[in-house]
Amino acid sequence: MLKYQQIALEIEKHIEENELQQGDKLPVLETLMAQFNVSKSTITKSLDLLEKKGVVFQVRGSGIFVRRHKRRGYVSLLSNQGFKKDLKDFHVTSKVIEMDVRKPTQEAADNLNIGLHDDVYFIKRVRYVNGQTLCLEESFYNKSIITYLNNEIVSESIFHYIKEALGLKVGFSDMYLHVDKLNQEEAAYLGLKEGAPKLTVETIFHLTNGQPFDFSKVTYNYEQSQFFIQANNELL
Amino acid sequence: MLKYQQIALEIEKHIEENELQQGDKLPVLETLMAQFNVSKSTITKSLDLLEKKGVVFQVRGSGIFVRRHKRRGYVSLLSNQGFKKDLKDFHVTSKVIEMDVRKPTQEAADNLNIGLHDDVYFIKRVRYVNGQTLCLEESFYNKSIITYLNNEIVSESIFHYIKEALGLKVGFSDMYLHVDKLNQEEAAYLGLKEGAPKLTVETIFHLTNGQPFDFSKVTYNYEQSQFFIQANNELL
DNA sequence: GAGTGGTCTAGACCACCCC
DNA sequence: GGGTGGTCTAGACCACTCA
Repeated sequence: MLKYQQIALEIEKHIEENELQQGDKLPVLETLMAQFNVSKSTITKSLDLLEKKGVVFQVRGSGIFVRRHKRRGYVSLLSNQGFKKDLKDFHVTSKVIEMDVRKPTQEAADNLNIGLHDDVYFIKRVRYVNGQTLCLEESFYNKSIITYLNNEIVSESIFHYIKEALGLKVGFSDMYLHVDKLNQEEAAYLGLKEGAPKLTVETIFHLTNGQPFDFSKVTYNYEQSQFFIQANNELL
Repeated sequence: MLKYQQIALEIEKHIEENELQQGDKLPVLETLMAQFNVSKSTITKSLDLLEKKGVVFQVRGSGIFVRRHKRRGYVSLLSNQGFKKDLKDFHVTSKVIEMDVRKPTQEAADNLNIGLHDDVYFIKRVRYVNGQTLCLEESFYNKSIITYLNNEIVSESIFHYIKEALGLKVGFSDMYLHVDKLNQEEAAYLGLKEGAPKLTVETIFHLTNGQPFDFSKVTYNYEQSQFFIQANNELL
C-alpha cells in the first residue's frame, strides 16, 4: 500500500472513530507532515484523495475541515457496487434468477465493445433490502476478461472476486440514468404495479486500461430509490 | 490562471478540435513537459484534473488516452448548473414564476444551516428545452451571502453572477435524488399527468469555505430525464 | 528491457483568510 | 502580518505494460 493511501485511510479512520462532524478542523499540514513523517506533497496527495471522496474540504489560508452530510439511508451513486458499505445498517440480500453464458444483445455488444458472436456471462438478479425489493439487475460480463463465474460468486460480491481472485483492476465507469414507467415484467419482479415510476441506471465498467468488461442495467424500486452524490465544483 | 489549469484547458481544446475519440493516445509525459515547458508534476496535475473531469484516463506503463462516451443528449449530473454546456445543441429557456425575499421553510433552514427568521431569496421557475418542459425548480438562497438578486439575473445564469459579480467561490455540493409520482401542482407546471414519474434532485451548494448558500429542489419531466455520470473507481 | 506513468522528497515562493 | 494551504520545480527511484 502506498504511503498517501495509507495516510488517507488513517485520517478517515480518525474522523470516524472520533465521530468528527461537518466543519470540524483537522490538524494543519505541518503537523500532519510531522505526524506521518512525510513530505508536504504526500500529505497533500492524501488530502486530495479524501477531498475527492467527499471526506474533507480544504480552505486555503484557513485549514482542513471534515465534510459530512446529514441524511441517513441514502445510497451513494458513485461508490459503485457499494450497497454493502452504504446500507451497512440494513440487510441486503439477492436472489439469482438467471445465470448463463450466452451471446450478447446488440445493446450489450455495443456497450462492451465486442462482437455479437463473442461470449458473455449473463446474470439476472433481484436485490432486497430489509425484505423489500430494491432493484432488478441484468449484467453482461465480457467472458474473455471475466473468464469464470459461478453461483456462489454471483451471490456474494462479484467485484470483490474480480479484484481479488482475478487480479483485475477496475478503472472508471460511465453511468446513464433514466426515469420511466415499469413494464409488466419489471413490475412483477419488484412487486409493484405496471406503470409505476422506475429509475434505470445503466453502467459500463472499465478496467484501468480502458477496456469495458461489464454492462449492467439496474431498475430500482422507486420506493427505495434514495441516492446521494457528493460533487466538487472546482472543475473550472 | 494557474499553469496546470491553463495546460488542462489547452489539452482539452486539442482533443475537441481534433475530434479525438475514446482510446486515442495523447503524447507521452516527456513530450508534454517539453511542449509546455513545465515540470513533470505540473503536467501530472493537469492530467489528474482532466481525469477527474472524465476527459482522459492514464494507464501506467502504457500512456494517456482520451475518454469519451458515445451517447448524445444526456446531461451530466455533476457539471452543476451546466445545462448551457451540456445542452448546447439545444435551446434552453426558463420562465420565472415567483421571486421574492421571505423566511425559509423548516426544510430550507435546516439545509442552509440558518434560522427560521433569517431572510432568503426564493425563486421558482420552469425550464424548457426546445419548447418542452424540462423541470420545475425551487431555490432558496441565503440572503446574508447572496445579498442581491433581480429578475434579469435570475433569467440569465445565477451562478455566473455569483462568481463574477459577487466574487464568491463555489466549492462543493451535496445532491439527493428521489424518484416518485408527480403531485397535481408539479404536473400542471410540467404539462404532465398527476401520478406520472418524476425525478427530484435536491442540491445544497456550498462556498469553498464550506458555507451553504443555496438549497434547491428540482423536479424533472421524466420524458426529458437523461442523465450521465462519469465515475472514477480508484477510491480504494 | 525499453518505454512510460506514478510516487516521493526538499525547498522556494505564492495566495488567501482572519485577526 | 502571522498562519495556512496551493503551486511549481528538479530529480531520484519505483511499478507497470508490452513487444
